[in-house]
Amino acid sequence: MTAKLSTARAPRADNRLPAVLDAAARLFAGRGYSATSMRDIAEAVDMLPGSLYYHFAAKEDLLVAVYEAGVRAIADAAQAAAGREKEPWARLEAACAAHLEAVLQRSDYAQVLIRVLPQDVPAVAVRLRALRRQYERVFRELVGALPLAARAERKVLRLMLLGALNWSRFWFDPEGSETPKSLARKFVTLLKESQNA
Amino acid sequence: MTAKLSTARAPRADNRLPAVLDAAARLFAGRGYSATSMRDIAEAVDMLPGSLYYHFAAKEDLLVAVYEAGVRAIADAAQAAAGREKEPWARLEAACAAHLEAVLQRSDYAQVLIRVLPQDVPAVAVRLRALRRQYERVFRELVGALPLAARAERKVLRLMLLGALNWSRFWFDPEGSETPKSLARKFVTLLKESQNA
DNA sequence: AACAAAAACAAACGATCGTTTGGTACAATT
DNA sequence: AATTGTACCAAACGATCGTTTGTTTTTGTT
Repeated sequence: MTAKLSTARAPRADNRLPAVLDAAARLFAGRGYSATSMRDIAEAVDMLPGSLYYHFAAKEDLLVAVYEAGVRAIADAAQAAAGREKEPWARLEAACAAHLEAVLQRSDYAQVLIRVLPQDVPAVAVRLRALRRQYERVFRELVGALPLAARAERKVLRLMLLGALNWSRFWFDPEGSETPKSLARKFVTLLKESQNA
Repeated sequence: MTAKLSTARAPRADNRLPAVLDAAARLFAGRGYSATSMRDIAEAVDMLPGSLYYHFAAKEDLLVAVYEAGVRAIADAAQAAAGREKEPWARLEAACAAHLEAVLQRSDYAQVLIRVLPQDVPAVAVRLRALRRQYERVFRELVGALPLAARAERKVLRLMLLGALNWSRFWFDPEGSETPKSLARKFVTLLKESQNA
């Protein structure tokens, strides 16, 4: 798969593409997509604006690349966290904690997934939506494995949980007493107890 | 209170300010703030771009006006709906249904509250945040009146519910079988049952 | 009918936007 | 050492941005 074509060559060691992606993720997460200019990104990595077009054909493609990295970051973290637990509710809680950590603390890339909506960039909205679904699939499986009361609706439970998780970005206070872990526990506990009613 | 100053005069009957606000709300809700230009808004109401500045000193002030109308619309609807019920959980559920109806179906103004974040417009972020808190106060009171188990954390419950409500905008399908009312019932029921564990 | 305020038009300002084009320095391969 | 593609620089393109300024039309008031 990684065999290069005869006309291709290995990237140079001083390639600054990673720095460009980091800066784009940070700026997109902070200001949003439309409010971030290519000049902002170029300046952040000490480049000229036009140079960005060596790596990306358009601003939208830069966003897609950030989105892809974001999905990898958040999905891997959630999956790894869930893998350390056995019991279905514990697995879900661990994944939620990992999700919150990524979005609230660790990764600008993960933040972009929540901050920038597919409809913000019509030209690539379809691709962005597909990436989003990909990262939501982890939760679909985790919720699917829960031992729920017959009447319970898994879909509503999942969407309620994801909504709570993603919206927490707008009120979470890093200086406060609440941590991603404590928050995940409380959210999941609320839903878990509703099954014992 | 409405006594006009000697130098003031009643607005003209053909005042198009309402139309401007409607168009701005619709465009802000659909594309976001940065992606909507003053020219877009002017064209939507068949005006020249510069004419908008008779009503608003800056684009940001237009957003603030839309935000204010949005808070009124959504808070009034929620409060009126809650007023028709007696039991605390029923009051909360009614308010949630009204909130969802406003955001998902009825009002472009209400959508802007969720679509455009205070941090999107630093120049007026403080004012936008204050308006947001104003509309969240309704839920603070409704959740405060719930008969909860001693161990329960009202704040977490409230934020979880608000997160679920607001995030629903991103997956709700108007053509689907779910309605704002049915969704509100399911969300609130999940939280309510957790108190009987 | 005369006047003043309201609500627009008409036209442009400088700034910034995403992007293109042509050239250049450097690192990796041969 | 020669070569070739990589990774940028330098400079500009036209388009669009929020906004301003001066003027005109329309309406309510007297």
